[in-house]
Amino acid sequence: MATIKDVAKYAGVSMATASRVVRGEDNVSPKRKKLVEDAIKALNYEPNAIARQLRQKETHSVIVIIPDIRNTFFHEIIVGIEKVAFQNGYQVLLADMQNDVQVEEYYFNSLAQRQTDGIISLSANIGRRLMEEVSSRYPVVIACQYIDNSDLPNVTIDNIEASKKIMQHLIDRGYRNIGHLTSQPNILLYRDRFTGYCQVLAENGITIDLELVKYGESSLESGYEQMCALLDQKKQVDAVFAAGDIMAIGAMKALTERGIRIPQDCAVVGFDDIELSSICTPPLTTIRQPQTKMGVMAMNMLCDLMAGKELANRQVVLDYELVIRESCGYSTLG
Amino acid sequence: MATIKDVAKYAGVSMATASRVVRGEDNVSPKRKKLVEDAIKALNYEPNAIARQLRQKETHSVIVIIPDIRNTFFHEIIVGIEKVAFQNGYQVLLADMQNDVQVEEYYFNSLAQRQTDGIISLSANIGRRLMEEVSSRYPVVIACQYIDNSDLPNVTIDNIEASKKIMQHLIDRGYRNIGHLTSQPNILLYRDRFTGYCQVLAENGITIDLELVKYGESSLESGYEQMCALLDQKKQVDAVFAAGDIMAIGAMKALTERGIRIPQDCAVVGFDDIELSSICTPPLTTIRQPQTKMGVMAMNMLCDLMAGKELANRQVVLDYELVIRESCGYSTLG
DNA sequence: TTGTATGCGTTATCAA
DNA sequence: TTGATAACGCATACAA
Repeated sequence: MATIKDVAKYAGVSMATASRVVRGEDNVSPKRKKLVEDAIKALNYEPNAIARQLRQKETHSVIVIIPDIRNTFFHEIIVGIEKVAFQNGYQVLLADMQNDVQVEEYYFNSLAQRQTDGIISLSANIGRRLMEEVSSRYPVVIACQYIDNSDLPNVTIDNIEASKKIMQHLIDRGYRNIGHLTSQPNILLYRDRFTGYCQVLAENGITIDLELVKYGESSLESGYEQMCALLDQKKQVDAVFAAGDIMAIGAMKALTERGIRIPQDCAVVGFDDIELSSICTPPLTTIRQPQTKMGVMAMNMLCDLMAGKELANRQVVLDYELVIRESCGYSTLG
Repeated sequence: MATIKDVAKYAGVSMATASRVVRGEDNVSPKRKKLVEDAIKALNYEPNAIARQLRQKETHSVIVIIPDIRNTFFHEIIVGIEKVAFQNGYQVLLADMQNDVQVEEYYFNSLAQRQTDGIISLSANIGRRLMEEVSSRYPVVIACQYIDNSDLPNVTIDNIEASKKIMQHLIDRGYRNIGHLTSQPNILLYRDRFTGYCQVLAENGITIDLELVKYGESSLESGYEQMCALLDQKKQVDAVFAAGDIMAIGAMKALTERGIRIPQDCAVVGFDDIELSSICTPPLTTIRQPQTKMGVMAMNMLCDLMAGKELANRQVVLDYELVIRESCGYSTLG
């Protein structure tokens, strides 16, 4: 591997001059510039990014921590992040947690170890204290997720309000025995959606039956299993609110397999509005999160933090939208 | 930021001793070991990974280049890669190409720049010469994709044989006017599947009608658009072979929207067997690729290359499987 | 077992 | 405009 030293020697100039040419500085005479450029070509020189990063103390790269690469909900967020990152000269590397908290901690270490200039985490499962400790020293932004009573920089929607909205929609359509499929209750996101579920039931004078609430993880398979568990109870269920579209679609599979018609026998609503939700049969009523915008905002905030700026607004709350499709029975009941 | 120098000074030992403790070497007296450990805690020391990498000339990380993070087909491959990588002490970073070739070239540069020890590319769109040039100097493995007449290390299935198998299945069911939805013809993968399509038609004495072949990209939306274009021609089409499940599902959406029943009016088959394909309505007949195994094999090969070993077999061809579901009419015709 | 000193490849500082 | 040299933080060859 040719180094800049080799280039300098070949061109008959100093390392400093060679470096200036490599970096595109303009205070080099045309003559020497040419010499160096020729040397670079002749030796097939490529600057060593690691050495450069050590010297400059910047990697121009950020890591995005993704809870589960298989959940399409995250994909558009990533696209938003990538767009802004590219404009600002940052490389985006994705780290897949595979729903394993240890992996999240591991990648957070890349900050302290100077492998990365910043982190956007689409998860918030590592301990609050650790998260705040890291955040106090390095640029970190949380997106989608958030931590209770913490002023960590984050961008999200109001999950309680959003789930109240979709739950009230079900109530308005006449559904009363509504099940809830969700993921780990220690994740605030899911707790909030569950809170919305409970509040709407209470506000409408419906007793909350915890046997209608099933816990699993955010995946197709888990949604399928939760729905099966719900049905096996033989309790009456005429609608289901899944805390994520991916679980909702898994649930729809379980219903269809058992010959239970959606929405006539049981309505299904989800949360997120992933691409698939408009394709599946029947199309899914859900809450649309502004995924791309979320990514864009998060990366903008991270850029500010990495530039050492103070954030004007550390807690960004974006708008959501109730998307009504056929899975909740709008065509039959509305 | 505390450095190892600070740790050494604080502990009253040499840098070398401090470094030994940090790296867990055993030739340090218990007394000094304790001193250093205390210093590490007191100073909150974290080794600088970049400096370490510069010194050791290894990053212990690999990059996986993904054509499009949104295509779920790649996800299980990634899981396979991650599993083997983890076992071998490698960090996996994902680079999303967003179907943009320039991004692929950009990440290939990370090898020459020593930011990465190896690359697994799930794409093969950059020029053949560049790919071979890079591969001759650095550890590179291609998975899923491959390049014609090249002995680049890669792991894949026999796409021609597989698409012949699924096409023959359609023929056997009595379909004659079969459309084909595919992606860019410059990608060998899609050319092979197209080749299989043509061969089966020819073998069965059916004239190939190029107007029944539509080109787009590998996405839901594109599958939808291709199918619309196909239907708008008003030619008779009683079956469609999509060169990827994601396109097949987009096509199914177009058919459903127009009230064309699947498979009674038009059968649909795909390729890949993504998770969704068993969920959609009707479930999709397709070719199952051994995705996890593909990832495992690819990472194993990359590990060998990174260790400087010669590969016993540079061209690994894995088995595929025809998965028959309802979208091709097995229940009505079979 | 311990410490000294050098180099990894680059950029930045300073003087010329 | 140019070049000599130090420094980034670490690991290691070598000497003690």
